[in-house]
Amino acid sequence: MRYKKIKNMAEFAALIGISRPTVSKYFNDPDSVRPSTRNRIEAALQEYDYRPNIYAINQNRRLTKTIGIVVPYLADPFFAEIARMLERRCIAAGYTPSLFSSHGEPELENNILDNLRSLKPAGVLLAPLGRTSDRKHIEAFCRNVPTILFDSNIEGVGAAFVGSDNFSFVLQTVEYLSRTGNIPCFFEMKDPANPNANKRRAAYLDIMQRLNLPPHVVNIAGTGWSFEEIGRQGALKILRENALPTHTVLCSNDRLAIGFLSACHELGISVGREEGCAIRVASHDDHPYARYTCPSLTTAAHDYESVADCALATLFDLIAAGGSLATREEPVFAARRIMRDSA
Amino acid sequence: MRYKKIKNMAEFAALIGISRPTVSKYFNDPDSVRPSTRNRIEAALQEYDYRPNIYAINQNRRLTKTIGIVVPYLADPFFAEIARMLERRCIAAGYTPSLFSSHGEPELENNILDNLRSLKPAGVLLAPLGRTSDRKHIEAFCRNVPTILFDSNIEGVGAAFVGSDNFSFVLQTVEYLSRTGNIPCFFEMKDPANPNANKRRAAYLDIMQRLNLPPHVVNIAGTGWSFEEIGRQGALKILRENALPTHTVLCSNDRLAIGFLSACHELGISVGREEGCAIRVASHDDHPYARYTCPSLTTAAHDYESVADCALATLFDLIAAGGSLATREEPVFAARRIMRDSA
DNA sequence: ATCATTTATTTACGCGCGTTAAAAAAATAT
DNA sequence: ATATTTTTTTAACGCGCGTAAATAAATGAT
Repeated sequence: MRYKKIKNMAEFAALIGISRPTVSKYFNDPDSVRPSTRNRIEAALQEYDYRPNIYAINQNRRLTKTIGIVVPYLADPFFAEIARMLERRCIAAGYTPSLFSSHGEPELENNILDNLRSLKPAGVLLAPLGRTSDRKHIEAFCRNVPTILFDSNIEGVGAAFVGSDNFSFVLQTVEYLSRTGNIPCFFEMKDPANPNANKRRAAYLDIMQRLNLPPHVVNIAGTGWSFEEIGRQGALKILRENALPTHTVLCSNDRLAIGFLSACHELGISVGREEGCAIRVASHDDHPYARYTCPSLTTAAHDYESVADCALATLFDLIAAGGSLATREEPVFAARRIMRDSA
Repeated sequence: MRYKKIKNMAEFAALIGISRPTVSKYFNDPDSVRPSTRNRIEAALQEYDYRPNIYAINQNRRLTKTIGIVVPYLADPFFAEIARMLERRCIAAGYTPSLFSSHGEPELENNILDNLRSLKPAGVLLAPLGRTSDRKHIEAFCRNVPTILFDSNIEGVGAAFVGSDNFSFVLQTVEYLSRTGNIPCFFEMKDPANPNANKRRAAYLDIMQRLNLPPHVVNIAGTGWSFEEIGRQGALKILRENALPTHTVLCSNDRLAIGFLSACHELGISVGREEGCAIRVASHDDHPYARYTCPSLTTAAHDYESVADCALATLFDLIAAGGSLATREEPVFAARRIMRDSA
């Protein structure tokens, strides 16, 4: 590595005596230049510290190698984990991922999309906020940028939706719980922001009806993204009032369940599927921390891998197809039941 | 909002009959144009959907309004949380944050820094991987971009370091634990990637010596970032072998402690500071999930707010000073002891 | 050595914007 | 109405790169 620092491609090209367009061609596709010139360029790359400016490239290329990833709340380990998978796959496929979190705020989501338009990404993977999203804004964005929605669907928006089959999640847990003991009540937030939550409640009601069992929905108060605390407070209230309709609790998601278990421990209520335990708690998502609750959480796992693979495969198809797909598919993946100790 | 979509600033300027440089001036500082023209521009902004391309702006402005944030592992809720705070503060200060995760890999860290150089950010907040970081590469980056290190220090690299006072963390916990019961042994990974881990062990040894107590360090195997699982496996092994030197365990960090508590529950070992509990477990960090373990985790909390505030204040100073500070300060913030139920 | 073919160079323009200097216009002061 | 100050316009260049067309050079086949 020599000391001279190179500002731009022209300087680099001049330094090694190759024309800038040829060097540009090399960076676009190393195989598009003659092996001998390729070697010369790569030898120079070892000597000098030069890398093309990716944002200048994005500004000019018709098709960039950048992929935008937007999640509603990155401090939620569930989204952190899926984002991590998506990023790694992008990198493996030769793309540069750019990750954004809406931090639960619609205005931020809008801002992020506006900025993403400037980035001219080849495509975008968007997990929208859901109910609070600015539908029109997202629609307008999707008209201009090839976008795949994931995790949370907005009907008709984006070229496709890839997610999990909420019905399958609830079917797995309700079926198991009602088969092995007490029938489950459904524990959730009163006004869930996430469309998945609504689908899960609907699935619960539907499945209970099919099984000819009386449904019990327990709605707790709270807004925002602090689901553990909301779950804990809700559970404390319900448990203290002895208002739990059955001794088996099915939480809408693992984060609420984490709060629920914490409340149970606080009140000295034993949780588990063993004899002598006061209640059973199960849930949905297989959150990264579900393994480490006490007792460990019986839940229904997202097929993270398949969702990530499918979302990216669909996005690559979409990019290859020039930005629009024949039909708007909505593939969803079934849950896998995770038997642990809480139910 | 009219239908006509505007491609660039020239088009927008032409549409409203104002010259492009004036419009550019407006976007740079709305107060720098006459109120009447400002009104005209803002009225047009309501009508038409135009936003300047932020990446084109970054390419041209000497001082951009972008701040890069790099963390070693975003799927760790600790980093997710601090990143969230930093992002929010950037936005509040009128900057556009750009967040990146190294995913625990040095090559990725290097790549991210290379890309960040293209972005021409006003400044960068970097939490390096630590021991595995490519020092030379980071040094070279810091020579070109105003950078503040946080969380994990690399001696002499970057314009400043802002972090937590590891000694204070351990002092709080060791002092409390040894005062109220059994003396604590120190539970950690054999080869921790994080420099904080080494500082904490050193602090433990130092403090135990000062207190005239025999130190016990328990090293467990494992590499990577799955600290909970590493902690759990390590704890299972130690506990089954009955090899715990004392009945009070001080974990190097909360994620290990989460694993430890999970192992205890699995083995039916009661944890807590109450009479009759077999062992006590305490830790450091006040991880977002420390509140929800069973029992809830006694720990020493980062002053997240102060670290975030100070890191950004220092960065703004650095930017205002044109990229270099007189001396390389290393402010660190003391821990706050969080009394919960595990110890 | 000659011709056809592949690859590289030259030249020039475009992307969307910042920035500057000189000229023109508008606002304010007298 | 005129002089002065402030703001805007015009024109032109720069950022770091993609891309296209015409030309030149290198390669390969004969």
